[in-house]
Amino acid sequence: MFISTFENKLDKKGRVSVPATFRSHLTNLGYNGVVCYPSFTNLSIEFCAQSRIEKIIETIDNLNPFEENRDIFSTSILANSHQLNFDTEGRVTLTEKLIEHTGVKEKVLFVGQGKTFQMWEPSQFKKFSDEARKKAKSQRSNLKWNQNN
Amino acid sequence: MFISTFENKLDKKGRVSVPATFRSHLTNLGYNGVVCYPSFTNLSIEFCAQSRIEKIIETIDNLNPFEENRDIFSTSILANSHQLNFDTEGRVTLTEKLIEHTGVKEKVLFVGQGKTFQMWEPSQFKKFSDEARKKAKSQRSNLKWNQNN
DNA sequence: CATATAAACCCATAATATCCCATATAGGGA
DNA sequence: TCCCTATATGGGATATTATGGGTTTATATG
Repeated sequence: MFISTFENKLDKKGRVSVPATFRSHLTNLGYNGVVCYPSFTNLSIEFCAQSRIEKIIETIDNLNPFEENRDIFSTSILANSHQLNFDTEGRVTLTEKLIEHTGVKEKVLFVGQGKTFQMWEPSQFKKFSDEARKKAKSQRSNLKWNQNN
Repeated sequence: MFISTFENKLDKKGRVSVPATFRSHLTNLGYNGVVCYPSFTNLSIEFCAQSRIEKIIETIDNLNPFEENRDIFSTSILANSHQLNFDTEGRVTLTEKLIEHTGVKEKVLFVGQGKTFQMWEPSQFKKFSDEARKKAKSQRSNLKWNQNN
């Protein structure tokens, strides 16, 4: 599980340390890297374990081969996904596209989201989270959950 | 699995490097090459492991002999399929038909699609992908997958 | 068979990614 | 408090990848 937030530094080779707790969760699952893709809805990059992407692939693969959605989803998700492997120090190197999408410069914010985590340019995340907090306040009662939580 | 996109160069002998990550997935499956055929819905070439084509052949073979789809599939896919082997540097040489179908000139874009990948002329892919992204946004909720994601 | 044509092999190089080691920093425990 | 360990960071060394082009081998065709 990925929780908490960490701010790390992007070096001039484009590398950044993945927070140790996030990394250890992924290595426990048997992966020496992580899969990521630009968010559809905001300026973050979404990170998840390879198994999650594999499930998405299965789902897409089970669609009718000539269904239009098939191409739409695989192109918009899989084509923009990247497999980033950890180096011996637990860092990943970000591609130009990932840097562009988030606008990160020197500081990189990692934000735990349970089964996934995100990467943000710190000030962009602040904007986003202030906004989210406002919305949560007004809609608190709408968050329902089932009995066995 | 095939994810991400890579832009490589077609040399004057008609060779192009298959992205290393795609190649290593195929060699892991025991293949020193890849099977491809022109898409019949767009301007890309579809690439997949030999095992996938074998599965398609099975499927076609199980169709009713008088089913119209039988001829359609076998003619449009199998007749136009090519086995392309990697040279010692991991390149394949494209046939004239493959080049024609895509319209590639100097740059070749490889696009991961999970269990397959595609080859595009870069500007054609951009057109296609812009369109796909628009549609994905409006139909995101239609992609359903099972509980344990 | 001989030859034209295309395919595969081999080597060289530049760019990039990865490894490896060195240092800094913070937190925990004796 | 002080040391030990884990983590984060910086940068040189090494390996991998993509690309170009010459040479050899295979294939087809008359």
